[in-house]
Amino acid sequence: MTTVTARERLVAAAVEAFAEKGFTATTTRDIASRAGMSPAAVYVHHDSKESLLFHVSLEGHRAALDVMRRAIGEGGSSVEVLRRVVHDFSRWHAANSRVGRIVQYEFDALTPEHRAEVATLRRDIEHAMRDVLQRGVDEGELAVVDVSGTALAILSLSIDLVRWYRPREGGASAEQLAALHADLAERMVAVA
Amino acid sequence: MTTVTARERLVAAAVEAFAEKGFTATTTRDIASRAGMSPAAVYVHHDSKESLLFHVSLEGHRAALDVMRRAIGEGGSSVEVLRRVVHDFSRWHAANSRVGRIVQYEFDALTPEHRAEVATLRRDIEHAMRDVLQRGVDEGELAVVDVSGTALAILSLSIDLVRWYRPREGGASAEQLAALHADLAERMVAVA
DNA sequence: GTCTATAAAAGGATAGAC
DNA sequence: GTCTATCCTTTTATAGAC
Repeated sequence: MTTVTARERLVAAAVEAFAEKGFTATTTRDIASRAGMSPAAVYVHHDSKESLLFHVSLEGHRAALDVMRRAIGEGGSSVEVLRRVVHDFSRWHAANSRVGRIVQYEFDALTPEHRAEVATLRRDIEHAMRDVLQRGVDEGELAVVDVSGTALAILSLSIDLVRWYRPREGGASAEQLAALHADLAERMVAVA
Repeated sequence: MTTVTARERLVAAAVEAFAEKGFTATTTRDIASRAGMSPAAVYVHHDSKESLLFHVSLEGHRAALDVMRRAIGEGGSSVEVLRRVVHDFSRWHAANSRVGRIVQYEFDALTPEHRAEVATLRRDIEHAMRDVLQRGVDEGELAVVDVSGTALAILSLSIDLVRWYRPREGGASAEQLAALHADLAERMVAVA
């Protein structure tokens, strides 16, 4: 029996609201109401609306990077690693599309200090994807002319779904989307 | 010698501000100031901040759809058409990334009526991309298992660059990005 | 069509009781 | 830690002169 603290309800309410309406359009009253507390109670747990965003954004970036690193860590051939990375990264964004939208679209709403902290995680994610491709090229298993550009393109494929994907009856599941993306990414870089 | 009307200055100022700070975070004072006029003057030309957004969003969607339709209209083999569509669509988003950001990220800020009108153009864009792939499959020139899913994936590739692309010294040009995307899209769907 | 001035409302954050 | 009440600022939009 898990206990849900007010703090956790607050973060969950913020994720809902920020993902649905955007950071600026979300009011502290809205967050408080979704969490079942008064507007004033919000400030017991967080200094400001932005600090709540920072918490969500930082944890979201960490989770995304973690998914990618685990996928790489499991090893295998370059093609296998690429497929697993794209599969798991896409699936995470589909299954966590609300946090994903906040991570991707509210970066500029962070304070300069918080933005800088999150930016290092973003660089790590891009670096990890480049490394996957470069290893494949070095081993002769992947054919990639522009490693940096292709890494960004594959990240776009996995990330952009937060813009439009909503889990729904009869639609594609996160797993189906992930499988499709793994196939498409492999075809983008496989040796002829 | 082209005359720039106050109306045009206003739209240009709105594009700048909305792309930079987002619709909700942009104040009418900010738009007015960028256009070199008083806050009150804004309302001579537009009923509300949202109607300005609608104007920008509608014209942006129309321009994007137009680019895609022209690329298709020039004809050629299925592969040639696909390459041209992806190339031109990506290049348009890179060259017009500010309008592109507004088009993609401020859809939910529109009123229900305006949102419905813009939504028809979005459906047209997705439909056009599916048709390009389906024609290639029918002619045996493209190998696509999931036409709908792959169409969305290729659109993601072309669109997501508005999230991160900024023209800068030494970086990739819009043309280089477009060429890369055309190559990657072709590989995603080319027959083995 | 543009200005100054301002109305009317909303929003981030805090005070102080419990 | 949570509440009610409220301060203070910002913001959209309008009134009315020129």
